[in-house]
Amino acid sequence: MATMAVENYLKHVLLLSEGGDGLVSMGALAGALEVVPGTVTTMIKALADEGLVEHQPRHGVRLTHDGRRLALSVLRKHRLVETFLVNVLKMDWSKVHEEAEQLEHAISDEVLDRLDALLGHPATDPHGDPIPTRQGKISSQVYGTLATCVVERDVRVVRILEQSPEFLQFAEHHRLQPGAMLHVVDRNLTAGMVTLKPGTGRAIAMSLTAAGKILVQPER
Amino acid sequence: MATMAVENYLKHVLLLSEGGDGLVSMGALAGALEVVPGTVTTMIKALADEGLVEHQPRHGVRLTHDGRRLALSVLRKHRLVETFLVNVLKMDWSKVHEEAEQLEHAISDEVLDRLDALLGHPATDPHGDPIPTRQGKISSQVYGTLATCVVERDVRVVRILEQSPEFLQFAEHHRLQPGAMLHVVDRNLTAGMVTLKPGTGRAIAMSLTAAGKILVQPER
DNA sequence: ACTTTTATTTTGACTCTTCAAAGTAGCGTG
DNA sequence: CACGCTACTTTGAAGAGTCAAAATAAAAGT
Repeated sequence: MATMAVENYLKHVLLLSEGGDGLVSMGALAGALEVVPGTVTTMIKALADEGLVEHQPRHGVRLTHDGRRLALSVLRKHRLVETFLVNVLKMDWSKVHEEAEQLEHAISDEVLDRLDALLGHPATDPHGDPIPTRQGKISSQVYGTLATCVVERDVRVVRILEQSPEFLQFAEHHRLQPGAMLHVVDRNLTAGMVTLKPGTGRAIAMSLTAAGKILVQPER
Repeated sequence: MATMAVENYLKHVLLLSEGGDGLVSMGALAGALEVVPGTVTTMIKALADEGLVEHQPRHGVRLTHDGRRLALSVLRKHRLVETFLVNVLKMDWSKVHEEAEQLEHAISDEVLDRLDALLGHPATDPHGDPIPTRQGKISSQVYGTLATCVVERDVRVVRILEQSPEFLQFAEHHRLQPGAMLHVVDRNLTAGMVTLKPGTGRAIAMSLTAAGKILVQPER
C-alpha cells in the first residue's frame, strides 16, 4: 500500500500536469507539497524506482501508467469526499478541501463506492472539478473563462479553478457557483475589469485575474 | 497535534483499562497494538514525557487527565464513524471496525460534530459500545452477560464485547444485535452451554464463553 | 562566449516509529 | 533464600520522510 506521502506526491504530479502538458517541474511540486526542493528530488527518485513516475533529471517528472492510476484514485477519493461534506454534511465549500486532504488517505474503496452511490454518482465535485470514475477516466472538457468568453452573452458557471478559502467565500457571496447563470455585460481590457449580471440580484464587477479562475459554458 | 501512533497508544490504554481498573501492562498494550514489547516501552516513555500517561516502570501505565481526554476523543471518532458506516452507508457491522481504525485519525472535530448530528446523537455504536460525549463523558453502566444472567427470564441484548468479524457474523446470523429480545431458556454449567429463544425464530445454543461476550439487560 | 541567476541535486543530519536481540528486575516455587 | 520463568527495558539498527546548506547544471543576460 502506498503511504500518505506517496499518494500526495502522485496526486500533485497529476494536478500540476493538467494544462502544462509535458513534465512537471520539481520546484512546482515542492511549492504544491510545501516541502523544500531537495525533499522532492529524494522522494521522486524513490517513486521512479517503484515505477510510479518517470524522472528526467534536471528537467522534471511525469506519471507512469501505474502512477496515474493511483493518482486518479486518490483524486477520486478527494473529490467524492468533498462532495459528501458539502452535499450531505452541509459544510461550507471553502473549508472542505482541508478536510478531504486528510480523509482521502483514510478511506477504503468499499466505503468510497458506497459514498459514490449515496451521492448519486456525481460527475463533478462542488467546485465543478470532474470526479474520476472508478475505472480511472476523467472528463477533460475544455471551457472558456469569464475573462475570455464573448461579451453580451449568457453563460453558465461550470467550475471554479481557484480554491483558496478567500476566493471561494467571495464566489459564494455572489452566488458564483457551478450551475449559476450569468450575463456577461462588459469586459474592459484597459481597466482589467469584467462586469456580470446574475439572473437575480445586482451586477458584479471583478478583475480579469479573478474572472480567469471561473470557467463557464455558453448558454443556448 | 497528536500523531496516529500516539492516538492509537492512548486509545488502547483507555480500552485496556476498562475493567482492570488500575495499571495497563506493557505486554497487553504490545498485544493490542501488534508491536513488540520494546517498542511499547519506548513509546510510553515518550508519552510520559509529554504528560499524556503516567508510567510506573516494570509495573504498567495509566492515562493522565490530558491523555484520557485525547483517548476519549479518538474513541468518540471511532464509534461515531462506525455508526455512520452501518446506519448510513449500510455496511456490514463485521467490517466497519477496520475502516474506522483508519478514519478515526483523519476526521476533524467539525466533521465529527456534523456526523453526530446527522446520526441523531447516538449514545452507542452498532455493537452497543457507548460513544463518549463531546465533553468526554462516557457511560460506564454495568450489565450482565448471557453467561451470568438469571435463567427463565426475558433479556434485551445491549452490547457485543467480542468484535472479531467471525463473532459478529455469527451474532448477526442469529439476530443477536443490540435491541434484540431473548428468553434465556437454560444454562448448563457442566456442558458449558446456554440455550436461548429469540422472540421469533428457532432456539439458539452457544458456549458459555461466547455467551459471556454478549451483554444483556433484564427486561421488565 | 563569459558571467550571473535560477533550478535541481547532493550531502549530512534529524525525528518518529519500529524491530531484534541482549540484559535486568520481579515473582513464585520449591 | 536461591532458582528460574516471565515481563519489562535497553541497545543498536533500520526505514520513511523531512530540512539546511553546499554543490552542480542549465538557462538567461550582457
